[in-house]
Amino acid sequence: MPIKVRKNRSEAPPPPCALTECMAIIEGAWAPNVIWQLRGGPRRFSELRMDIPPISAKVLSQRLRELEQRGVISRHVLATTPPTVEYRLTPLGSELLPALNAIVEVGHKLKLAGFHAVQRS
Amino acid sequence: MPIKVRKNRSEAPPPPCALTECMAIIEGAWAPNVIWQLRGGPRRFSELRMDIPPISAKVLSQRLRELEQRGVISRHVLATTPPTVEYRLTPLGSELLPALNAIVEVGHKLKLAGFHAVQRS
DNA sequence: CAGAATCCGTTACGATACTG
DNA sequence: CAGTATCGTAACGGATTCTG
Repeated sequence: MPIKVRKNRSEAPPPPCALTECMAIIEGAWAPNVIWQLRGGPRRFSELRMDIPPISAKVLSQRLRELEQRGVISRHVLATTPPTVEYRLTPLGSELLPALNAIVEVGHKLKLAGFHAVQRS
Repeated sequence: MPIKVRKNRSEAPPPPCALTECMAIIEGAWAPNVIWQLRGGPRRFSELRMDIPPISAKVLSQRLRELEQRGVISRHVLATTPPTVEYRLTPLGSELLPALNAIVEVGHKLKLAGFHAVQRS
């Protein structure tokens, strides 16, 4: 009979995979680093700048605001002179740590395998 | 005594974390999707185009070449008419799956938590 | 079918300078 | 200290057209 049978190929993994939700936060050169640096507890603006070597104040500020807006981190101004600002992960932000952890794990394996990041095209 | 004692803050997680190695591959709007779609077995160019809804041929082609160059996927031309090209994960590419898996997991949790991706600034 | 070529918009990021 | 403002670059991505 002329029924068009499914070919023997692997099927497309069913529906819209939930990659984007998390990637939207993780994406970019610095956002994951910021989250990662906050995993050990609160840190200040200038601390983050030194933790994440060559990040400019502008970009760090942008990412911090963005992450705060998304509810991933929270911002706390301490009444000192000069003013001090601490950032820390929110509970929602902490949910991202397993994913980052897995990414770091893979990174280690890649390094051991002699992998070196290549320029993109 | 005037010794500058370490303050009571959390320390910077020691050395250069291995985030970048993996992120370099994962990064971009489509690369993770491509890898993810290949997790079930080999797939063809046009299949990937349909799996990953609104990706343009140009970008898909770019990402595929890039991923191949990095040893994440392999390209196989089948001698059919019209020609058929299959892509599949290399062993190295499969190493990325745990990380992507973790990302998808988090994505699900975020969706359940009512999280919606927000525009970036 | 599987792409390459071209044009063009958006934006992440860097450098520098300035402020409360 | 913790940013903001401004300028400039490069890479990512979309749309369309063309080819072996």
